[in-house]
Amino acid sequence: MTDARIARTRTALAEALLALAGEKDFGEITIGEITARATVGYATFFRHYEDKDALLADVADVLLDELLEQMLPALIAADTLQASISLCRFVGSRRAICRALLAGGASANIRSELVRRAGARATDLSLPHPAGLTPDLLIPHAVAATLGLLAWWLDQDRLDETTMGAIIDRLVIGPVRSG
Amino acid sequence: MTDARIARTRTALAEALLALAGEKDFGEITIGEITARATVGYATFFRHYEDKDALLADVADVLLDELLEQMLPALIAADTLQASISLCRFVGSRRAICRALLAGGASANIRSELVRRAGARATDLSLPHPAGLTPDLLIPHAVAATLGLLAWWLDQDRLDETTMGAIIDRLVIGPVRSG
Amino acid sequence: MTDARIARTRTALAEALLALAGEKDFGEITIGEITARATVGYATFFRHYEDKDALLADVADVLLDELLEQMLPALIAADTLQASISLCRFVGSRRAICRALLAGGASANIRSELVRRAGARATDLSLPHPAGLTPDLLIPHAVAATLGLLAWWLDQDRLDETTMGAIIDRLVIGPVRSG
Amino acid sequence: MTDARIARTRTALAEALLALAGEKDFGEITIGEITARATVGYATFFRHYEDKDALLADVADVLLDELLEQMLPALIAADTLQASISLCRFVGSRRAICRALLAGGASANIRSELVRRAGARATDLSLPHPAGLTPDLLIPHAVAATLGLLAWWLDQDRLDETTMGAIIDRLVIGPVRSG
DNA sequence: CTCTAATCGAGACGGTACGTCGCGTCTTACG
DNA sequence: CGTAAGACGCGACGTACCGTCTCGATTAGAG
Repeated sequence: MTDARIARTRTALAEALLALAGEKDFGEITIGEITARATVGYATFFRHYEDKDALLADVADVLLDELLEQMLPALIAADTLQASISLCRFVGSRRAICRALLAGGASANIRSELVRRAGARATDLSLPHPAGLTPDLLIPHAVAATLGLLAWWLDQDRLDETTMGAIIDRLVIGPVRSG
Repeated sequence: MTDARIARTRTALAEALLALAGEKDFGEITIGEITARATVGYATFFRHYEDKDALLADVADVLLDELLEQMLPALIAADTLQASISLCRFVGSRRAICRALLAGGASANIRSELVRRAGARATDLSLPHPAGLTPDLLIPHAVAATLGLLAWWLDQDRLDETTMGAIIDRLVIGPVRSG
Repeated sequence: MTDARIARTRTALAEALLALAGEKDFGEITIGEITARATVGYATFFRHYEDKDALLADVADVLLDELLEQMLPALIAADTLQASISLCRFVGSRRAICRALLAGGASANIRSELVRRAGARATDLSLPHPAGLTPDLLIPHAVAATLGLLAWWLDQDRLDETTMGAIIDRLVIGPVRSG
Repeated sequence: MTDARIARTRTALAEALLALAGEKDFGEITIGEITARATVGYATFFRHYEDKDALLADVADVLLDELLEQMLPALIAADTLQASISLCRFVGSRRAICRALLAGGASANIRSELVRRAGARATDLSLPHPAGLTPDLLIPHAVAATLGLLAWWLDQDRLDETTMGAIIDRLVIGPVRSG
């Protein structure tokens, strides 16, 4: 597991996938394309990942957890505006990879995965919610809508992080929190 | 052109697709499966549609336009709450097909198509928006978020149309309109 | 089954296999090579045959049965010499295909198959055999040894059919029959 | 060259091959299977042998020479019957390995190799042969037919060595020698 | 009510990508 | 510091679908 070759191969595959995800739809990316760009044998891919999604999951795994760590506070923190801006700063600091994952061809998969993870942690945090709006509705909505706005932002690259944070807070977080 | 056989075949294909879309992911549906369930020859599919997406587009085309007609008013009407409830009533009256299209395996395709159409009509309507929030951000957000909530609603089948309309108005429309 | 395309494809595959079997060892022949030479799609091969051996079996099937019809009489006929010469004439009249099958790279497979078929028919014919020499020994021996000599003959192409028939009769059939 | 470890590894590989050859076809035996059964590292195989056939050759090398030493006399000795019986005694005394090599999955390779070696020594011995029956025909025939009978014998395990020797002498050696 | 042309079912076909397996080489971590 | 363990490139395999194509066998709808 600590073999240097393994790390090298996986890194190459991950970078190839990210590069391709920025060019075309995730579903249209071929494993052959990935291995070719990574200058790795075709069969080698399957020695590391079961399929394309597994590679994507591996690529996104850490980032998604970090992203979740940034998003959840926005929903429970006292100062939601600051939390939203902080989220945008985090995303902005990893613009390249976030763009590939959230706005690229794999965005649908990434988003649903993040929604899934958020749902899994929904029980942990006690989100104060007004009557009728249950967490199983609010959490997916907040996550999905936030990701949608972030994807738009990363694609546009026009607004600064503070402005974008304010928009997210106003369009998504605020309404969700307004008890 | 008005050959009865053609209409019969297309209807059979459309129903087969809807049925399958309720069972599995759109991407996993095979043209062979569609034709088999429609009891139609395999090659016959291609006499009517170029590929799977073309059939989906045909199936959704009318509904999507109607849906758009229902959604846009909510964004510009004076009484947004009534418009939202009206939208939910419309969706509820076509629960089966809306569920298949919005919450089923083809939802990703359907949603992006609807966002695209809404964007194309964004110039038509003069949405009053506060400074900084341009229509090219608000429209996609409003449409995507609304569809997300509707999909959740159709899946849950717990809330009535009035309640759901209120939620949409509160979480999406209201914030978008609040000047 | 009576589709003209099917017959054309199978013929093409059979001829390609025969051509290749004359050039290299059967085990080294690739299905890709066969389909390439037959100008047939790779996957098409598997629509007709489970694997290489199935194609070989199909190619050899009729010939093997005919060959068996020629060999068995030699073992039971009164005039074994004439029967042996007749066998050589038959083989000589189909020199090309017999050479490919018996002396080519697939010979091992073909021989064992023919021995198998002969064994299956051993019960049918009541071969008069001396005590101790049971048919389950004599038949495989006679068939295998005869095929060995025929393969040598086809490779050499020096002796005429009458001479070769005499040799087979003397080295194999005679000893087997001498009760 | 006389490293004890080397000898141990080669012995292990040889025994593993023999064991496997008794179970399945030689062509279906995997190098990975051999090394696994020999409890030897996969790459270690290639430090000793170029490929599977090389190992087989090494395993069979000595035995094949001994076998040849036993067979050739039968063809030139005065008392062919005694020589044949002697051959069977030799084979019977090494029943296990001979069974694996001659009747097992590698039999085709072994037989052709033995025929090859016999042919190489055909010039050495001056086989008295009747006109028309040249040694380049008689030797391969005699060797191949004898091996065929031996394989059958080893598989059946019914007849004693004397009886079997008589059969070989009668069906193969006698006819070959009969001037 | 027929005739003619469009539509249909059936399914073979070439092709592309998949995921697997085994070979033989080459690297690496470990004893 | 040598060796087992095993990662790797390669190439063949066999499978699944796609989209194209040809074949007859219906079956509409115009005359």
